[in-house]
Amino acid sequence: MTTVKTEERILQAAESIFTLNGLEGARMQDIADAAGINKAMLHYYFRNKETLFDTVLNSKIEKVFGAFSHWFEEGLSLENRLRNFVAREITIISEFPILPLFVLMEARKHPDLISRKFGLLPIHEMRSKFQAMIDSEYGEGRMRKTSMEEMLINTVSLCIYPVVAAPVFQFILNINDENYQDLLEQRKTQVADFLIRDLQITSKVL
Amino acid sequence: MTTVKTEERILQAAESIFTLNGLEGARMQDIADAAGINKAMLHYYFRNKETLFDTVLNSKIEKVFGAFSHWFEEGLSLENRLRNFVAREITIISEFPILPLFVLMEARKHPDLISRKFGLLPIHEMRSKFQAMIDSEYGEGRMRKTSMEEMLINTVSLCIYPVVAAPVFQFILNINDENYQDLLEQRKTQVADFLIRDLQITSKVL
DNA sequence: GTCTATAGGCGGATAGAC
DNA sequence: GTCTATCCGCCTATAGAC
Repeated sequence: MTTVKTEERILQAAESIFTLNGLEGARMQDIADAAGINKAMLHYYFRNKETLFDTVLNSKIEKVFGAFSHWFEEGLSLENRLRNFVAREITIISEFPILPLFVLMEARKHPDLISRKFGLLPIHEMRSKFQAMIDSEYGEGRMRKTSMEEMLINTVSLCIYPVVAAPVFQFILNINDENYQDLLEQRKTQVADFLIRDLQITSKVL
Repeated sequence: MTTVKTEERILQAAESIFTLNGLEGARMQDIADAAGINKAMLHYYFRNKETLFDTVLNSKIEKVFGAFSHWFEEGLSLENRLRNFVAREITIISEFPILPLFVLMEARKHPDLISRKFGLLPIHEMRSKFQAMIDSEYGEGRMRKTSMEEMLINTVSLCIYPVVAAPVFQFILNINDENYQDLLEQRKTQVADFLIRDLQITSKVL
């Protein structure tokens, strides 16, 4: 049997259709067509549309947050951990540029989505470790004083938005696909440089 | 007659409902309720749902793009023009945070949407003026050397993404709605400070 | 201009044969 | 497990009275 299992084909089709159209925008018929089956089969494998949607979403979210582990990698300076995070985040989002849009769009309609989906992740632990890291680096004079909120929001925004908003930036700046890919590649160091400069991050005591 | 014109009430209601639910998620009945009228009136003033949405969308796009005029306001230093742009952009996106998400989502389904919606705007003129501004400020020693691409992408990303990704940032950072509003308010100066520092913008010759 | 009532169809879900 | 046929509720849109 060379054919992929039906359930797997459904999930791949659903991922494609949901990421393109969102929850309400997606049609079960379109998912069935993309999977090469009929609507009834979707309900046979997954109770209803919402169940299918949830399954797809759950399979994607952990990966994006996995990049945060870079912040706490042992044996590296903050500068290098930040460089690794920025490069990895830009890479991951470039592979699934629609995912943030998809999650944020659905989160506006269903406010409990974020806590449902992210609630299982060790967010609280991540926050504590991040704050401890900032306190430590500042305490030892290797970074200026800053807040976790400002540092995280700025860093993540500079990584993610230029990727997801590529079509608009390309139009405004008149940059073709290939050149914008190069620009994003350069941003992996540019953004890190930008943040390191601003936060006065150094491996030595100030 | 103290009541606001019906058409205006519809547009305000539509903006509110579309902001929460997007195009497919919004219900005409909910818009009618919010406007204090019935569904039939929506179709009397606007042919159909799509027309209503387009009307709301177009007015918002013009507004967002209008913020760019701050960059070229005469009689102000670059520092103040940048401060005005950042504050205005954050304010506008806060009023309609689903706009960037919707435009970017739709751009995937209909690749020509960007040029359809933005094509009428004087993008080319804006680009020329922006480049001329950078050349001038750098030439007169009031800013470090930088590229238009980096400057615009960083500035816009730092303004827009923290607003559209609010649900995720709030969850990760454990910030309630009210406090996140305060945070965004503070960012109007924080982001400007950040950029001014980085670009070494000054009103005097370096 | 504003309403009530209803058409019309789309789309999620199910029944039931094979 | 997979299909066809069908149900039925929801939601956009319209007809028509006032």
